[in-house]
Amino acid sequence: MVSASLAGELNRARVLKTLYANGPLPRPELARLTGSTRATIGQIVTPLLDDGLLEELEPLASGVQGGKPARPLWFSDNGWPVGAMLVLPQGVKTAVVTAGGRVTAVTSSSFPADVDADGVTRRITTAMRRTMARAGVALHGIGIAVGGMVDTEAGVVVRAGLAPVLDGLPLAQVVQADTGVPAHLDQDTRAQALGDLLFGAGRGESSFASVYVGAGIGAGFIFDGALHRGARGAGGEVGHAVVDRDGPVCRCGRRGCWEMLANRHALHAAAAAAGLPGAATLDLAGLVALASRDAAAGRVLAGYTEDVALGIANLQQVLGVGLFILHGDPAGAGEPFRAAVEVAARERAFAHPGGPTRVVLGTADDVATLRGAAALVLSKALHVAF
Amino acid sequence: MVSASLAGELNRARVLKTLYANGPLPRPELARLTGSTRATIGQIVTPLLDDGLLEELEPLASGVQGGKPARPLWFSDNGWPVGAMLVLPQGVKTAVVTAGGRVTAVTSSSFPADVDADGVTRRITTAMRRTMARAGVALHGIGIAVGGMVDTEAGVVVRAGLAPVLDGLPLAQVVQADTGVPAHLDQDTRAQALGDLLFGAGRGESSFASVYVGAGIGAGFIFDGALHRGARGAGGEVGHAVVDRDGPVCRCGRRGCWEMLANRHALHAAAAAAGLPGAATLDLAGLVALASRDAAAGRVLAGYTEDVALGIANLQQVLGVGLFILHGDPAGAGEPFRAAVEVAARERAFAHPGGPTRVVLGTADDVATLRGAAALVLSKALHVAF
DNA sequence: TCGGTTCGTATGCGAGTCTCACAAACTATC
DNA sequence: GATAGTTTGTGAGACTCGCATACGAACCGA
Repeated sequence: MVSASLAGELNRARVLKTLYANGPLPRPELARLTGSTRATIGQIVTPLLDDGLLEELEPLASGVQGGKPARPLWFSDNGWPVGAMLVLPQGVKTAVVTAGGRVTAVTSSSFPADVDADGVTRRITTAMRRTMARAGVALHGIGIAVGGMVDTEAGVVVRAGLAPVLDGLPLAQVVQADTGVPAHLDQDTRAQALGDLLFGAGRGESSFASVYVGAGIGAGFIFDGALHRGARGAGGEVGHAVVDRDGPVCRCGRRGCWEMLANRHALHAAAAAAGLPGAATLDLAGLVALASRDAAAGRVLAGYTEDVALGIANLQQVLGVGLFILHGDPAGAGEPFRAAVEVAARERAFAHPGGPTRVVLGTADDVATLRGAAALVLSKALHVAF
Repeated sequence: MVSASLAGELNRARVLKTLYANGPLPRPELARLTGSTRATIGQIVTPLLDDGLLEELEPLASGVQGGKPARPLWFSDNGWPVGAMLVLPQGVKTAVVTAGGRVTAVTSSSFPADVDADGVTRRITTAMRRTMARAGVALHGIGIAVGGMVDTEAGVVVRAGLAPVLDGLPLAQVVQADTGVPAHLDQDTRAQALGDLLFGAGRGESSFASVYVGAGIGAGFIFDGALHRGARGAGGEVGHAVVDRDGPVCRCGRRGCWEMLANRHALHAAAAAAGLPGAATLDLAGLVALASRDAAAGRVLAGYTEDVALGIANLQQVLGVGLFILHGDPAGAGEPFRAAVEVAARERAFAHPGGPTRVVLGTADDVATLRGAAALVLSKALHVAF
């Protein structure tokens, strides 16, 4: 139930969410956007300024009619550091992220090929401790993004398809015990979606899908400004939705999964079949460059574009989200590829009153995911329902 | 922002939602489930009892330790009547539904084959006026469920695939102007999902999909106890998600849409191809009966089962919902068919920490949809976010 | 210098929930 | 049959928070 004190908490969360959705804002603007008053906003932000979460930026210039200059509020780059971790089959990345999204003290650590569960755990905790030491400040929490299926309630990695050594690892507990800082676990693509919502191309958008296309395909969904999680963190396995019932067998055992058609391996295979030079190591950006002067490469690229758009169009049909943010390989492929995917997705989905499907490119590196991992902590610690 | 008065409204909504999710409840139980106190619950429900929305049922027996008997609260069957309407290509159904879900004064009206937009409008408004007259009471609003794509903000039918005569019709406005009662419009499968949530198999569930399988395929999604709508009411077109990239051409122009494989027409075609008797008019229940003594019919049924499960498994993979409620043809097909779909869906989707996929049968008639249409009104009028 | 304008804050009010206390109604026991 | 124990439902006061209002602070242009 929402008592007066809970109402205060909800309103504080609303203010913070409004800041994340719009960037630095002065008090009167916050009041306007939240439908509140300057007095109430002042009452809310004063303790946050005292705590060091927020700070006042340089005063804006007054308008032509004069008046006291407004001082925009934004998250302090000094206070409120949060740990962020991305655990993938090949290794772990750690960083410290401030509430404003500044990423510092990034470290990377690779897993050897023959590593066992103990070795993985040791490398993960060591990397985090090193990052904490480099940051030199106490963290408010650690957010962990994992490539694979997770149990968000238990904080356990259920199944990391490409790294079975992680299966069943209670990673949140392990990290929390080792560092003494509360840890929160979620799927990497869901963290990525949070990163887009707070600090990326999804800022200010109410609903979108954040899609990763690389060695595998995954997605996180933002509906009405909040992250969608299935039961105990299920869902988001869009790469293993069947789009070609009689297609090739996937490593998951089913036939015609989307990622069998549109992942990096499929690209290599198509390039090799077309006899393109260096097919086995060709990346999407390279294919785009090659396609401008090689018709065979152009056909491979067109096919891949269609296959990416096919899955996007399916999501559009089912969910009705209007925006898709592509991370991974497409992020480095440039504007022509983005436009081609967008056109193909529009052709494959119905026209909606919500307007045509938009496709934008995200980041090729993992910064969105690291920021999203940090956002897992911000969500819990600040009681904001992202 | 949530002021004290808005907090009161939210808490009132929370109490009503708790009632819908649990059925009749006495005040102490409501307090327990909402984390509130008996005093606060009393303060909230007293005006609702005075308004005639709620009423006190017969006192329960005291416990073994004695004590004053508790009187459960539930929605009055006399007060708060709401209009419900289901507009389909072949005709319109209207009814009056109470806040407790009792459906009365049902009427049906078919559209002639050569009807024009004016004729459709006239038949719809006439049916509603007749139902209102039969009910003999003033309605608090009218909920309209339409088979087709709608613009929920504008209250306009965007595209009714099987009934182009409805395209572009501002149905909410038309009905509101004709009856003088506020009207709310949404897609039929979304209304169906609301009906399941409040009065059907989805009661008390936080997330599920309500799927209709018949001449077409559609679905409505409940996430965290609330209906999912895409941008301006987009989405839910699960029947036109591609599951067989190189499959047969659908009437929408794409290839291999789910509903090309698993709708009623596909069933007839498969039955005809197998040489089953009466294939052109065979319904699913009939096929189930036939399959028990005819191996060829068994193979047709098995194929259809797999095709239905294929789309369900895809939804499970993407969304992570754990429960699927099947309406339309499967609703009348009986337990063996339900179990077969469930098994097939489980085999086609990953195992999740949220537990195995459950499939249950809904109603073959349209009562869930009519109740859901009424719930559109209840949601607005009672300020409850379903 | 002064009026106009905007920003930020202090003050009283109102609405709602929570805590506490008490009457009402029922059961079991002496 | 009287009484203690238990549970339900309600009333009074405390508390918290947002809101309306008013006022000082800071800036512009004349």
